[in-house]
Amino acid sequence: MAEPSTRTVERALQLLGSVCDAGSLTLADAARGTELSASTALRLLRTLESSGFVRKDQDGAYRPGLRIVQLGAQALRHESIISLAEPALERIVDATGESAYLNVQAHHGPGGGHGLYIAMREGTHSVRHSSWVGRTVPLEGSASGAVLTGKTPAAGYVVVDRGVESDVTAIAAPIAVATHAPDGRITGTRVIAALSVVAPSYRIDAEKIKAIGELVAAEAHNVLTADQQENQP
Amino acid sequence: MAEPSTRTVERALQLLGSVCDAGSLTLADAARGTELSASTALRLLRTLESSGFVRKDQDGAYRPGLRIVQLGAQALRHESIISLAEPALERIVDATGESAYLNVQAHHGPGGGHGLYIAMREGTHSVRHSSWVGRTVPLEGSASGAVLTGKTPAAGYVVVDRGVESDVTAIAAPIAVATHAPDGRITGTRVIAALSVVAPSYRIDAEKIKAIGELVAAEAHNVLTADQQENQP
DNA sequence: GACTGCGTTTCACTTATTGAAACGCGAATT
DNA sequence: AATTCGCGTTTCAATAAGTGAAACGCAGTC
Repeated sequence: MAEPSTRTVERALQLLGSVCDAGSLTLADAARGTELSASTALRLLRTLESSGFVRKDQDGAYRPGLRIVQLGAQALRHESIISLAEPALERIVDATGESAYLNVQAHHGPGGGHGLYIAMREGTHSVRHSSWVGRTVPLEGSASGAVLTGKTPAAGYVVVDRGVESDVTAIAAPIAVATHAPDGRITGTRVIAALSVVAPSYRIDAEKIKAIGELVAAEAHNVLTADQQENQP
Repeated sequence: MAEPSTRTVERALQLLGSVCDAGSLTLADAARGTELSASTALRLLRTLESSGFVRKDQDGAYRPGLRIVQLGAQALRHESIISLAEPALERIVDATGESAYLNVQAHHGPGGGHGLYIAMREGTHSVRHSSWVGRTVPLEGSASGAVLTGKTPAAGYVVVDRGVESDVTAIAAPIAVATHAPDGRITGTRVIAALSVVAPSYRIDAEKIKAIGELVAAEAHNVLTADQQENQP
């Protein structure tokens, strides 16, 4: 059973994704973007609309609907990893003044893996890196991406200077859980999230990088050690 | 054309909603909750899963997926009304110390209308009302609900003491846009959102209510007056 | 006035969805 | 141990449901 999924639903979800990615999309554009016939796209968008997942603005263009906002916010609240990591984010910002983030590996869409920001805390410097929850970054070439794909070196943290974004240096460390065999033996660890700091490159030197790296690694390690509850990536 | 929507997609979205509402749902429960046969629910959930909208945790239960988080966060960012209203929320909190919210009317689901929190700012008092973005409240019996359904009295704000929530008093005022006829004449106003303050009832008296009400009404009125751009409910 | 592109509706084709039934499994019950 | 129960899963024939080409009206544009 390779693909026992329902084509109609897949198409509708694809359409929904397109609308949310674009922010605002006309029917013809949506149809082109998903390679659907106009009539099919119209029918599916109408269904999405009647459920509140998209809406039409006064120009007739489709936009993300409030249902998406609601479900997304609900889903975020249920992510236990976020509440566990928030104190760490706060401590990191307090100690460094730089913006701190929590990333997980996003669903494997086409075009390679991506990381997803699911929590953040802005730095206190007036010049600071600023991203947002819901943003995705390629795993390839980013510090958090390296960490999420298990490429953390022995030092315990990854540094990427001017990787996917220019002028900034990212420092990331893994939050990992132990994996168990059916009989209970520990078989290894699996990275479920990355804690990272992103700072303007001009502001930090090798010494600062080392200090931040060790801090982030220590905080990342402590996120799950104190209170080991149910948590999934 | 009463309902030219696709049943399959409707069912899938319903399933998605169930999973997000419950936070965690077993296949059998999801099937029961949506009155679908187990095989159909399984097929649809698999499709949702392969698109990242839901995921299975290690117990085999379905949970909201990261795609939902991502799209929801994206959608929130595109809500221009939020960025326009945020300064107002901040000023209200600074002036009153109480939590301030921005609500819109959620998609009309079954069971009457609901309001949806799309932005908030927590108060500064140690005892304060605290809700969250994504939460819904019934329009019936709430201050913001009255405002959103156009029932704002001449005073410009609505006060509800111990309405849907006990021990708190809610004060809400409408953010409205002018509606135009095709020829450009103004035909009336339409409420697109509500600005509200929710405070513990014991802390505020008639005098304070009046002060807050006038402040909220003034701020709500100013949200769209200074900078009139594209904005839809 | 001809043309282009959009949103929309219609309709015959047939594909893709459907749900009952059956299966294996583990847990709770006898 | 044997039994029952409910869950997740697979299979499969019936047909309900989704599909897309075509045609339409409409607004701009050339």
